[in-house]
Amino acid sequence: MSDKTTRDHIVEAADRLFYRQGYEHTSFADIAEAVHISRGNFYYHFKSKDEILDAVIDARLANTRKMLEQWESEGKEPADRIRSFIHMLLANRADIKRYGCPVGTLCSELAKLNHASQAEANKLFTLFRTWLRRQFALLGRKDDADLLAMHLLARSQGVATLANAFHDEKFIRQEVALMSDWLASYTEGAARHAHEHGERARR
Amino acid sequence: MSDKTTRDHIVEAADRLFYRQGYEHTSFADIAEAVHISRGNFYYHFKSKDEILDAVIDARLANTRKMLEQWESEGKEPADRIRSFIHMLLANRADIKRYGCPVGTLCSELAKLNHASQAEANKLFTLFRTWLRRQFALLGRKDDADLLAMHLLARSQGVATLANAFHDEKFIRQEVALMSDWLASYTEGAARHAHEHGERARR
DNA sequence: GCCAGCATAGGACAAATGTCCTACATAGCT
DNA sequence: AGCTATGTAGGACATTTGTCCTATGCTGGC
Repeated sequence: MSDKTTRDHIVEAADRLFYRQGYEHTSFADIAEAVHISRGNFYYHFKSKDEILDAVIDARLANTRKMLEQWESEGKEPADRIRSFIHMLLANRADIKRYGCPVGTLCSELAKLNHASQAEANKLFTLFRTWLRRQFALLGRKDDADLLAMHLLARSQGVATLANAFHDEKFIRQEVALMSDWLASYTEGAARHAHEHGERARR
Repeated sequence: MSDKTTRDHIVEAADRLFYRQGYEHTSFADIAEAVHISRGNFYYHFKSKDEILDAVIDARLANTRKMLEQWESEGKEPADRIRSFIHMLLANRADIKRYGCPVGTLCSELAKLNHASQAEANKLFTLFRTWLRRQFALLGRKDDADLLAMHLLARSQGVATLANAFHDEKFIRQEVALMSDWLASYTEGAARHAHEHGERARR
């Protein structure tokens, strides 16, 4: 099990550091110290810092795919699966409070740096977006599935940003409750009464 | 009118650059080039980069206060004023698409850098928060005014983050419409039927 | 005309950073 | 034992960065 290569250790450490300190603010020396190898030796494993970033993004993409698949298999109803997404905020609330959302903060930073791997990092968002879209479609909201997916994604992003700024975990709980209610309004009433959201989005 | 001091020009240029490139990624050389003064000469105006950051934050705080006062005097009803806040997303949609929200991205970056001016930057959020809280209180939502303020703030943050990542202005328009509807549900029905949000927040 | 004080230019300086090279150690195979 | 491949250490190198010093230019008051 523990036959992880040095490369894996580097990616793992870089992942954590990029999340906590930001990409640019994390130096080779930081990662080297975390992995306990010499700084100069990096070149053997990665030709450049950008290459480490790409490896980190790839790892995150793989982990996210795995997580989404698990949610998909665990949740029988699409609503249950969407609830898994919402509850991710609760599960990671301590980290979110301290470091924000790993996806959102990375994409924001790369956008400011105008970094070449922007598009790659944005795939993380796209992964969630398409997955959520599919769940909403299964919920019977084919027409506005993408809007609903983006809406929920945006709300979770906003929660992460503010929870981080205000160092407020309670706010996460409050908003999770609101998002759950919001989701419930799409499952209970379902086709009966047009909700404000559906009304607007469908025109 | 144009008797701006060099110091003002520096703050102005730094403000723009910090927004577009991020604080850490903006060097003295960048600012010097933008202001057309020599790099070494900075020390005369600012003893350190952190001092420039503080000046930029102060300037943003002042501008924000001015803007909020204007919204307050322009909008007769509190709902109109809140609408001004929501429409800020539309007015700045081009910049938001390219660089995200100036407040959110700065606070996120400083949080990662664990920068000493974090608290100062967060005052920008607090400014909006307390202003919105007051408007919601005037709307008759004394008990959950702060929750509503935070909720709206979070949603606008999420919109900015995703609009930036996906380079999507249309998404901003869609979410602004949703937020307007959401706000309307607090003014129309008012005291009559308990909205999902009020229900949850009041317990 | 001269001086004081403010503003600026230019560059020195150390520290940090990404990059890259060379030498050494270890393990497995012949 | 000797060779090769793989991984590691240590440090060189140029560049950038924030910081800071000194000399020069300019302007207004006497």
